[in-house]
Amino acid sequence: MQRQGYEGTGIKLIAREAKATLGSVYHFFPGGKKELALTAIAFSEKEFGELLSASLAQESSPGAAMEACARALADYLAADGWADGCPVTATALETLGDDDMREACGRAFAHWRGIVADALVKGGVGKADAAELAYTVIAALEGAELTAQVARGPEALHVAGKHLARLLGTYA
Amino acid sequence: MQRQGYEGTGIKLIAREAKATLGSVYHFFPGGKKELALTAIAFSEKEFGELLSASLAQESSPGAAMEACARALADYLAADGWADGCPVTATALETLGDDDMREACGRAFAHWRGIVADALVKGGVGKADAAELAYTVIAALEGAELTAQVARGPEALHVAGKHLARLLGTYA
DNA sequence: GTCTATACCCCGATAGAC
DNA sequence: GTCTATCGGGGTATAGAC
Repeated sequence: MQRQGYEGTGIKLIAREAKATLGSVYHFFPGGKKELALTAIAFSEKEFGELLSASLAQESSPGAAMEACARALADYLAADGWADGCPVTATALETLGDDDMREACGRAFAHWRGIVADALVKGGVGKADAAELAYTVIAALEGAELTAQVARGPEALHVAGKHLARLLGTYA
Repeated sequence: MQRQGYEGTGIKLIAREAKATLGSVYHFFPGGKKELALTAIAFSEKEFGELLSASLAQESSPGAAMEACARALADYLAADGWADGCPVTATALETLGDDDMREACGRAFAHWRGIVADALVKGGVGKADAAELAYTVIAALEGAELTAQVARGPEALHVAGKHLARLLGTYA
């Protein structure tokens, strides 16, 4: 799904790729394609949340952490030829009409923003400013990842990291 | 396509919505769905380019122009219940495997970045910095638009405009 | 639990009458 | 140019043997 989106990815294809049979897939995901997608979104929410937390814990400032995150994303995307992106972004725009899917994507974004906002508050930024900055940090990373995939190059992510660090620097 | 993405939008549905018959659609778009999508992307490239240019011409600074753009996007999205977003973003992630589609989306993004970069240079920013800032401006607007659609609220776009103005202000 | 076969539907695309 | 009918294929989901 992170490669072709929600509608473009068939369950038969997923089963083949996972070396499972179609019957097994429906045995473990009785809710069908939608349940599979919701599971994938929840998994991605956790996975990228951990990258965010790890970067924020390792680096000396939130700004430096966002630069590190952007670089990590660029390296990850480059490794498979810029094909596998963020499954939340990829599915979100196709499923805006489905409340369950839209809310799951919204929860993932909100979770990531919460991690960033908490780190900013710990770094001395006011609560209201931190919440606002978290919106822009996550949105810019998502947009830059999309741009990097379309261009098949890391530049958009690298400059996004740099500019986010600069922006956060004006608040500390 | 800006509502459900590329794969989720059938040609039959498009024909019905346009009060045309399937035969007419294929008469005017012999290349089928792909040609239709490429036409839609080119149209969107022009349309949003004009919004960018108009904002940059009217406002007193590039930063103020980006705030105006973000507000205009939020108003546009709110008008139809946050359903119709950017067709380039919506199709890009589904069609990364098709070079023609990927390059068309890349051209749209590059065109928009060029408009922003030119305005920044005219405002006194160095060429290299302007090109980099344009990446972040367009990526942040795309990401914020996606976030706003998922949340069904304008906040992500409003704060993106504010932060972009602040970021650009540190370069002028 | 795992598998095959299949029901049922809608997809993109085309053919050919008018 | 406009329309209807249809083709071939793939989609999701289910039934039922093992």
